Amino acid sequence: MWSLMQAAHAVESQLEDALAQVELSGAKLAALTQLVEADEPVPLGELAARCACVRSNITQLVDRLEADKLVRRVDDAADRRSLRAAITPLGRERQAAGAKKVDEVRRKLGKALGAIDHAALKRALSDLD
Amino acid sequence: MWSLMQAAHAVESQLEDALAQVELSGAKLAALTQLVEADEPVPLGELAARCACVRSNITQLVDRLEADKLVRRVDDAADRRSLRAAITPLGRERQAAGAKKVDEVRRKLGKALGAIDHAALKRALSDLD
DNA sequence: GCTGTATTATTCATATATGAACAAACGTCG
DNA sequence: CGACGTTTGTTCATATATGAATAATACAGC
Repeated sequence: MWSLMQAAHAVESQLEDALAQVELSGAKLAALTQLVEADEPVPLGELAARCACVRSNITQLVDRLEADKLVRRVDDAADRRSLRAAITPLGRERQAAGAKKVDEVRRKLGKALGAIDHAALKRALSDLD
Repeated sequence: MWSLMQAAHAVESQLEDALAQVELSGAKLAALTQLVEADEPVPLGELAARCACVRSNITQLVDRLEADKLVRRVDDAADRRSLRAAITPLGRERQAAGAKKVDEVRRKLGKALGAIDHAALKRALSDLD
């Protein structure tokens, strides 16, 4: 159990370090990636759901992404309560750069992580939920 | 890689939930456990090192532990710069309760996690550092 | 059309974590 | 002894996360 957690934290550190090189964090890249995949402005609540976190977290994350000029808040025509997060061109670039960094880490760690039974992990995961 | 991280987060959630039942968090239990193991007041910097985190984090954590009456700051006779974290009787009780909860989770998850190759994880871990 | 309920995002308080800047105290070397 | 560099803990700014409370808007049912 402890090995599992330590290994995961070590991997996370590597990811954060790699992403820092392109001025991103895991949280920011995750949100940007959702927006790229959606390919249209996403309501903040929806974004929270896709990022598996609470709304207030997305409020703050989008604040920071907006300050970074990677995302814009746009009004929703159909529902005046709702705001949508729209990715900017710079946001797309940054997401691509981040995804590349993540892929590099994945390759770099592939060997070390290769010996871990992927199926066992997935089974454990489904048992845990 | 993603399975590894998801599994680890799921385990962490279970731990945090179990610890919440005895009004503890992972961070608090970790610090208390260090103090119990040391069996004497520990300088805050030393505690930071043993908890593998930075000093300012321990400052805040000890603030909260002190508010919970689980720990006291005591002056160091030999070095007037230094403060030591001393565990209280209540702190010892709480640590024991927390450790028990953790053990229950360990047992409960033992089965699901059993299929994961422990040696492979440790090898991966040493490759990563 | 109103009323009550639900949903949306935000704000606030809190917990955890990092790192930079700081004051106080320590130790060393000349 | 005293100046200087080091160490100790704290403070501050920041990032991430949660959950409760709030305001504005939407919508269902009467």
